[in-house]
Amino acid sequence: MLNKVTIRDVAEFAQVSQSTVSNYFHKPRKLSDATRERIRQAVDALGFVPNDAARMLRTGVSPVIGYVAFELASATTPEVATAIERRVSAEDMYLLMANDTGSRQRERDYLQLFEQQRVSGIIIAPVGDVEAELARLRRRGIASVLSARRAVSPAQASVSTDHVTGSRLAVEHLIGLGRRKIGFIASSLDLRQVADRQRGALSVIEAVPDATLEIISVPERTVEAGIACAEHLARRSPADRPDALFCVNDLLAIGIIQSFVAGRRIRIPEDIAVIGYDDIEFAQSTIVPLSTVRTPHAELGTAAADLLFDEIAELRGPEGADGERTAPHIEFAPELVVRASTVGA
Amino acid sequence: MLNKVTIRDVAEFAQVSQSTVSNYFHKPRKLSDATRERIRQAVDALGFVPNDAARMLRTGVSPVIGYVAFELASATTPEVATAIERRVSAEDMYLLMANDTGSRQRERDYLQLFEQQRVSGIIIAPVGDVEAELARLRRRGIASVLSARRAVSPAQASVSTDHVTGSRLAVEHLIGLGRRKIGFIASSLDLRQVADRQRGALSVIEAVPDATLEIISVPERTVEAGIACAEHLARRSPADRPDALFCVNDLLAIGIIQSFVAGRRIRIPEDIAVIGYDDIEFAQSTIVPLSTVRTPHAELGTAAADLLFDEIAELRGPEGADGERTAPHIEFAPELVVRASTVGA
DNA sequence: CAACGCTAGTAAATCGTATTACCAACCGCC
DNA sequence: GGCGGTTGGTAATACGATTTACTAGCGTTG
Repeated sequence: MLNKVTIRDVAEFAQVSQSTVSNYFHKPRKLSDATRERIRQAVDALGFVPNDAARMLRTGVSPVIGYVAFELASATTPEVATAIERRVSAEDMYLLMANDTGSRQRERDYLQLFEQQRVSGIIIAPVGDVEAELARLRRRGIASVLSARRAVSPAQASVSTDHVTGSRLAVEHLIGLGRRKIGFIASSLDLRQVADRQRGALSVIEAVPDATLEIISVPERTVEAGIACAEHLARRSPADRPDALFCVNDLLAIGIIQSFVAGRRIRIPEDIAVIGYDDIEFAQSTIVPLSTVRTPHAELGTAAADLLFDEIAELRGPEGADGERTAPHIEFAPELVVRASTVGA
Repeated sequence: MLNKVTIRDVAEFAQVSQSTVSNYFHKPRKLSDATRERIRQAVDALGFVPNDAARMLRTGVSPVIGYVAFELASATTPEVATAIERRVSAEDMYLLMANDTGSRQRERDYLQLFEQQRVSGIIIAPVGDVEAELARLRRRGIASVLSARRAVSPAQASVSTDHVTGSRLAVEHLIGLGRRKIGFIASSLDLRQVADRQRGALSVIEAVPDATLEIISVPERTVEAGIACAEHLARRSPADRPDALFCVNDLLAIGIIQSFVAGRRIRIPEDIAVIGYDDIEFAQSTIVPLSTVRTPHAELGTAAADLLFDEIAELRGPEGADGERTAPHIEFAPELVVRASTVGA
């Protein structure tokens, strides 16, 4: 803390007034070449870096966008984050991320930190319900976009992907291949996403007379759970097995594929076709490359950032809160990715 | 921006002075129950949230730690980040992360942002060389810890893992199993880590008279590259093949395992034992669970945070910079994880 | 030459909080 | 009843930048 150097130190060093140094940064053309050069040297010599707190306090404008993401660990988050970062960077702003470890308390803590910092905007993929909080922030002039979930309030901007459509794509694909005994492998339905995917699957099955959907429940959505589930299925008599499996995520599907391939009794996709969901990086690298449903992570991130900047502009533009306007919600259609686990090599 | 509410608004609402409201937050015991209650209500009613910029400006103390990580996408980063976050949170501070997309420019940008924000400390796993920058920051009172790399300057605290030892562990394990024709699968040596791992492997081989190390070069460190490499090896005559493979990372090893298992000609580990490096989440979930070398990510993160807090205390404690003290470097010993890919089921 | 408009620069106010120094009132106590 | 101590509170200042309003000097111009 010894070496604080302020704009005043620079001014003194360069033999000018403090405001002139400020002008040097913001309206450099107002200065004569001589003083500009003197100040440049002073800044260099002293290693001056402006104090953001002071700047913010005065201007009320922050160059940072906050991003609160549940489970940075989650396989899909980095892709979204990178897309957002790219967009934010293009706007000459900065993206600061907070790792939401799943605790609702910590989630709020970070939301509050960002509020205290008066960031320009917040993108959040929350675990808890934060819409009320976000509404409050908006009234305070902080824009926000909810990610990965459709906002309940019409005033809350949000982006998400349409899991119902996604799972329809998957199951239609299986049906199109002539499969009729579909197994849906999923865990607890309390996750909205899982419920949505099941709904989509069902809606397809119901429209096909001779098709059936068997719901196979697993305790977790991990590779291990997939392996365990596959071993279970392998013990059934062949006539009793599904001829296609729709797994609620890629991890499960990968476990199943590995187990079947190793067991050598069930061929993929001849005996059983397998399709997953998410298109994680590993999906194309499994021993039988995995068909899956891809949600456009990068596009989602970019869209979230776009919406955010729109709202920021809006909040700054007219006379503040122009009543409860209706905020956009953008829903992305997932995309079917066909690989060998459904159509052979 | 319409609804700014400051400490003064609260004061007015509660019919007290501005300083009393400040006291309410920092020395609540100084207030009578009555006023405390009035202020509480005022804060509630107005939804007051203190302005961090003003607070910082006044106190010069920030509650945030900055973390600049190269490739949040990297499989190992989240684990480190989570460990750091836990430690930071225990200190009642906040961790804000910046995603370094690999551009040295952006890396510096974020470093500068953190400097402008006068954060309390910075942990950085950089792509470029930033020690000079960090030294400057330290002179300004901002602590820092370099992660995943040993600092060159003795004044720079850092943490890393010992890749030489790690690969020694791996190769010694293979030797201990009676293998002698070891293949080392790696990509370009320009990455320090890769070079270190090769060095470690070599040092073991040289000490065992009849052991040989064949260096097998691959273009990338991905699952696909592993599969391609495995196909190559499968075409060799059995006598010509290594009897053990040490892969420079788990992805390569996973590709190789998948390919061998699918090809059914080469048994793991009977014909060829395979060991990887990193212990990524998938390592235990492959069809033949992968032996590997685990670097203690969580411990690394915790240690980094510990060092940082030490330095913060030091910077704040005595009369500022007490000359160039020697900063600690902590090196973690990796740990051998033995699974079926080397010792059978 | 008076009036005007530029140019290059400065002084001072301001942002919202924490803190220091100060004060009034009350209490107890010899 | 005077004195020290506590309790509960306030006024004023400082933090480091931005910004507004102002000015001195100077060339132009009708």
